[in-house]
Amino acid sequence: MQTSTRDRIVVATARLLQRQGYVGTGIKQIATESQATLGSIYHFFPGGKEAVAVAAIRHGEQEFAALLKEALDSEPDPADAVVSCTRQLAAGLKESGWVDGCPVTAAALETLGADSELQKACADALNGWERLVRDKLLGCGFPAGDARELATTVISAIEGAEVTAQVNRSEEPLLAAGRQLARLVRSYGIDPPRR
Amino acid sequence: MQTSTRDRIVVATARLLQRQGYVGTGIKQIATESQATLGSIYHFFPGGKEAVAVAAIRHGEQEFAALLKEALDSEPDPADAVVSCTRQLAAGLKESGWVDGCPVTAAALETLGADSELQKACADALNGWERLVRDKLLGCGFPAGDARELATTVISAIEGAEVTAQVNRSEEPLLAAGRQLARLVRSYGIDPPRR
DNA sequence: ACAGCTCTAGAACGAACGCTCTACCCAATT
DNA sequence: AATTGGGTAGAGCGTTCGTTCTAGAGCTGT
Repeated sequence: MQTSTRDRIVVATARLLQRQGYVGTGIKQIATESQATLGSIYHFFPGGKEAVAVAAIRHGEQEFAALLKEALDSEPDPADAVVSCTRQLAAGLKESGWVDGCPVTAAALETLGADSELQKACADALNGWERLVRDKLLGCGFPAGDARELATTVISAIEGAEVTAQVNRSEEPLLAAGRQLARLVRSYGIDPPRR
Repeated sequence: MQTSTRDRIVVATARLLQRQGYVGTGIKQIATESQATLGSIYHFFPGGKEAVAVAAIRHGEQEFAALLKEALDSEPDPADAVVSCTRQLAAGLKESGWVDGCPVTAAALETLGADSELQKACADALNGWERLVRDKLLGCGFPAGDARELATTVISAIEGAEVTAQVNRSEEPLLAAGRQLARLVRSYGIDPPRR
């Protein structure tokens, strides 16, 4: 078989969660979209809808982490890296017709009340991304405190700018955020490592 | 009567949308929470669930706009104003047990696909808030281009930081964003108006 | 007294929800 | 050849969804 049924379920769910959130995504829709059946879904995920969603969120986390890591590695200067990252996100968002936003935000906001496994998976995702940015900053010589605070802000701002871009169906908010974040990073006056 | 039935419906719906999004909020739950009945809801809002949601989003927009305006007016320096704003948001968020986040984000993310009235209401909200920030910056002597780009970024970052704060159940992301945004604003080196 | 109106009340409808259940297919093992 | 078990298939369960509908309560103007 080309791709395993389990993988098809996870990938399809990730995209659905990204577009319509947790509550808005039905198990039967997942079945249709992933070309699986209810039987298969409950076979691989005895935990039901939430278990599928947790796996999908983790998948989305890794996908975005790969994109982020690539952007961070491709530019020695962290400020340039942030700009590159927002540019890529803006392009992807536009290409999808403004529907494929952050893979966890929508699901995260709906599951805040109860402290479910799903909510933890979302928190893990955000924190993992933040760590990638922080490590980059540390590697560039930023002090630990500044690196931590900057990293949180960068991820938060990108997150928020993506939502704004989606709602306005425009790349501008993301690109503006990229430029301003770059300015903020540079304001610390730390030279990028020469190589 | 103390508060009109219509107002009770709108206010209750606004809080529910903020906490559980559009899809996650049921008409019957709105009825229970607002101490109204289905008959009343459909009487005041013949458009059904979406019409109620649109009214609620507009209510949420005004509520947050008031908070934002107060923060902006209380501090002559826009950088200080941003910090004050994030501080207030962080306090409110913590007090609510991390559930009362941005009144429009959750609903906005779920209704991105179809271009509904609801989606437009969410876009209007974000743009309205951005305009408040922009006007403050313009009033402080920022050039039009910088003011626009900064304002978008400030709103986006606050938006994103609020989500991050909710997911991590911590005030830190919001406070960090406030400090970093203040630094960014100050980096333009424009003196606040003396008065 | 009565008609006319706004607003309240909730039973009832079809559709969709998450989930359980039984039946079946088919390759590997005995 | 028979058996086992992972995986597929979907009918059907009870519940909840958004909406519609009829009935009546409370008030105003004639």
